[in-house]
Amino acid sequence: MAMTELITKEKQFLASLKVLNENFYQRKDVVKIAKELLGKVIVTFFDNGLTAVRITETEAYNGIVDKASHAYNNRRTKRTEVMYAPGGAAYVYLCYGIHHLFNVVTNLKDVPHAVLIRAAEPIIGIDAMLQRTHKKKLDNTLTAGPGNVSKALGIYTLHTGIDLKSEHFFIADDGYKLSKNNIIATPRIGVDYAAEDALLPYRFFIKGNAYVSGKKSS
DNA sequence: CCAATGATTGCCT
DNA sequence: GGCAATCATTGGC
Repeated sequence: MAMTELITKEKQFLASLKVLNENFYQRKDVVKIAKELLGKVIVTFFDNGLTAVRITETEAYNGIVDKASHAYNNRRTKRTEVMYAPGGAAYVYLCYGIHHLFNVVTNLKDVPHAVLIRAAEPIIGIDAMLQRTHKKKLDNTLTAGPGNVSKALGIYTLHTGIDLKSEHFFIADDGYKLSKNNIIATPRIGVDYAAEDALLPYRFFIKGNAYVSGKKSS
């Protein structure tokens, strides 16, 4: 699909975006970055066409001191190696043998911080997302939950390591503003194994948004 | 409504 | 061999 095939609305939307760069990703406070990613836009432009979503839920993973992190205790494997890259790369891994989970690598090289994208709100390319997920109609399950976000956007483990300023895969600011009292913080999901670190309030979501995984509160 | 379960691969012990 | 940053389905209330 070429740019010339995009309808006017899509072109105008793309023109309104400011792609996030290393000044955003390579800061030291991964918790702050996780909060600031709420409301930002993920764009993918793969074979099924242009798709864009607004991030509604994230989780921060605080590197080598965080027992919930894949990089806890400086663990390096083929899978986790990309977490040690400079901030701004994609970390995509397979969870439970089935789901592709998309994370944003943050901080400087050799500091393995990451933010998991847990849910988002569809903006552009609903049809392409329905096609990828084999769903019939739009509802809040299309992009709620990290596995579903990746599936709707066409993100797979083969995209791990990609620069999130790429032409076909990037995160941007479209000017959407979110006030602090519209952000809810809770403990992270599915990390009970992480002992005391499982209690840290490192999960963030937009208050009242329908596109959030698990329990909501308002 | 909610809890239990199967799917299925990478990485650990 | 066992478990994991999950999801859809099933079966019980």
